Amino acid sequence: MEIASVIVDVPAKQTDRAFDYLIPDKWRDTIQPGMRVVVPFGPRNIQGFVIELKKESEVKQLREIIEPMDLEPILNHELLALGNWLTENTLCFKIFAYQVMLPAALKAKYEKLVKLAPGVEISALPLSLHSYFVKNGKLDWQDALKNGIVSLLQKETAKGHLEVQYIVKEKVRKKQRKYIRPLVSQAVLTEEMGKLPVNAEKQKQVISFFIERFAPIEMRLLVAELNITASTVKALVGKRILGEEEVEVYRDPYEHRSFERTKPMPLTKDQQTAIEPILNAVEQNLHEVFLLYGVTGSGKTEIYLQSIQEVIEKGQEAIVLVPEIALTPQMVNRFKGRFGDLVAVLHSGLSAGEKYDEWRKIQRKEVKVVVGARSAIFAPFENLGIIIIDEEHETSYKQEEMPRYHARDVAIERAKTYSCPVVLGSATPSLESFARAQKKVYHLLTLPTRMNNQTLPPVEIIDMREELREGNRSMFSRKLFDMLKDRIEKKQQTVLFLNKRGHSSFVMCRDCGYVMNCPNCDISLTYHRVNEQMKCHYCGYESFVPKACPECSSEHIRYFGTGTQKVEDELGKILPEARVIRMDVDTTGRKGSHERLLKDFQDGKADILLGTQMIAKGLDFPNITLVGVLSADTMLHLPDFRSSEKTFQLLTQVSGRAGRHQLPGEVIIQTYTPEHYSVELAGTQDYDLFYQQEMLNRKMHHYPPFYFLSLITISHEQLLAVVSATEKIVNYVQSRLSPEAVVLGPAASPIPRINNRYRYQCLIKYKREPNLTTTLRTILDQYQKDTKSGLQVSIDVNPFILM
DNA sequence: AGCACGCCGACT
DNA sequence: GTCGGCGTGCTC
Repeated sequence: MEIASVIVDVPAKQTDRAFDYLIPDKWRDTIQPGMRVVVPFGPRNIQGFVIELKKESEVKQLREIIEPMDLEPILNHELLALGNWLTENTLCFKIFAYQVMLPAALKAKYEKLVKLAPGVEISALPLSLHSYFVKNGKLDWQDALKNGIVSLLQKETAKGHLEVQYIVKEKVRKKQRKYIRPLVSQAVLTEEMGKLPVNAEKQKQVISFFIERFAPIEMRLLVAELNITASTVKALVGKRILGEEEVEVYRDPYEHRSFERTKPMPLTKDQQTAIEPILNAVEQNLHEVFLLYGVTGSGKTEIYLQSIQEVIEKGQEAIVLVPEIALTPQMVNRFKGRFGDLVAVLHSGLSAGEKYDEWRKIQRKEVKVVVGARSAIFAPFENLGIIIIDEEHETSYKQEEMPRYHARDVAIERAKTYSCPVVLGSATPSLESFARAQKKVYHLLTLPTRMNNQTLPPVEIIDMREELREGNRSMFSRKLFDMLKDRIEKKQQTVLFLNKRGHSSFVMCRDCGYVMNCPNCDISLTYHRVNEQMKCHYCGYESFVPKACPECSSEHIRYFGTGTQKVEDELGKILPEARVIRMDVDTTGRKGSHERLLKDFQDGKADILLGTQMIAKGLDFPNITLVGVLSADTMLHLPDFRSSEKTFQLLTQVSGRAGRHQLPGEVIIQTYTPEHYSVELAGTQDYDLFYQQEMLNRKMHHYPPFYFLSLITISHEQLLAVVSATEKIVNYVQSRLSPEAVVLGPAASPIPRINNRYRYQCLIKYKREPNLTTTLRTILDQYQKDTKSGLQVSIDVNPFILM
């Protein structure tokens, strides 16, 4: 095997295939499929993934691999195959499929520089260039561009005085710590100490330290301990009395934390019934998908933990997926508490280096369990025994950039390979999953009651239109206000939830109704209070807030969209005695602040926790007896067929935060549309009825789970070009599919223009279309090939956002 | 995606 | 005649 097929790190249609390279003799036994390599590609050097080895190639003039970037494959056989599967199913470039499986730290960094050719003196260059090369004979290309000397450099390169160098680098280095250890025996140490000059006080100190404590020690500890500098130690190293060595260490994000070990808890009867089929599948290595449907507080996590216990005892591994916002310290504690050092955690709060280190623990099989957000589904385990997806209905499991995969689909694909079970857990399952459970595609397991048999808290729905009619113009209903006061008096805690999503704060003129729009995108600008600016979330356009309306010069400018900050201000006015903790992107930006704010709330340092999405999940504090939802319907009117489902899920989720312990809880939901079934049924916490209602809706409008969706979005600078291209695509799709399929379009996207590009779309609804993937592939091939038409086509199979 | 190559207009 | 503008096509 002397030839390697390589997928190169160039995300483009034309390079989306394997390129063959000769393996130099010295690497012939080293290079294997799944390794990253540096290869020459045109004039540059870039990173690539070896996907297979072979004896022959159709290409005659092969170039040689420059060097391997790994000592061992970082993608095993299964993951390489999974990459192919991803490519085919999400229609993405191969390179994206492989990159998504690895921590960002392993993505290549490229450097281009110019240096003196070997044997060439700096005097050979024109005088004006000397200053750039005096330092080390090298010049970064970026600096050359800045100084406008590129053409000069090119001339010298042509003459052979200079050469261009392309370097492939790793983004993050492995963390190394320097250790110092004695190289000679204690007796020799004593002897050497005597030989030292009288004034070498510090060196003597170091030697006597090692005589006393004859063991390696980390350099920084040694330096701190003896109050010396590294140079003292260096001197002894130079005399070969001491030796230094670099030891690779992990950045441990949980280094200074101890976890209280927990034991398996006795299961309730319901839990017992639910866990049995899972354990059975684990024992017998059966691939089966379970839908664990259990109300909030019914003890799903204990079922996960005990199933994993079984898997570990069998010598296998487990992946647990949790939505990013639910990956709270509380959640991590439960897993670390039960399995200790066998757990790796992967979430966005970690630095790139920390993520890389957690990932390496998995790869080296030092851990048995991974708890993480979406991308943790690619954890490089090789003996998977179970995959658990908590809060299965969460939309964050779908990635919205390439590769546009859904973690649930990847989980099932991997579980098939390993012949192991998948457990999908939720109190409010997605309609898709529940429908599959009804059709016996998934195995339904139910936990109908909360543990300790607490009842779900009573929910009251307040009609805010009524409040308005009766003269209450504040954002708090009278009832909620009274109850807030009551809880403060009783020294109990309240969670106030504000759903801001889809309701950006925009600025409108109250006289003429003028709304500030982005000049490049057909979307209103969002008001940012921090620097008093208007920003476009799609292209980054910024402008100042106008003092007067640009249209009618009126000064009655109003800020719409209630933000958490505004609620906090209002609370300060009407309930000045209340201590409030606000949690949103602004207050939790810094590392660890999320955790700290929750800790403060838990310790009773505040009466009210006010926040967005991020407080809807996982909060479990005994003193919370009131949950208030300020406006339930902010996302009900979005152009999204899932908006009812999302509203119901969110309201149910939030309600579950109250009264989880001894004290009974209450929930207040404020809304402008109390008659909507998703609000009403969230009030009675009746998932089954909601499911039936929503299924009727979906059936009527040909939406999932009755139909699959695929969305093609086409964009171009000219409106006419997009419309005609979309028309062509719609016709083509229609001609290739069965009459059963519904092909909608051309229609303008919900955001009809982004960054001065018009956007049109074609939505396909279908049940079974074996031709569809090839059809979509053909379209992509067609349009990605010719870049000169200026048309951009992107395809989302099973889209979650129709924009 | 880069980058070279190549073909045209504006200069020393 | 040469420099440098950007359109076209290739990268094992």
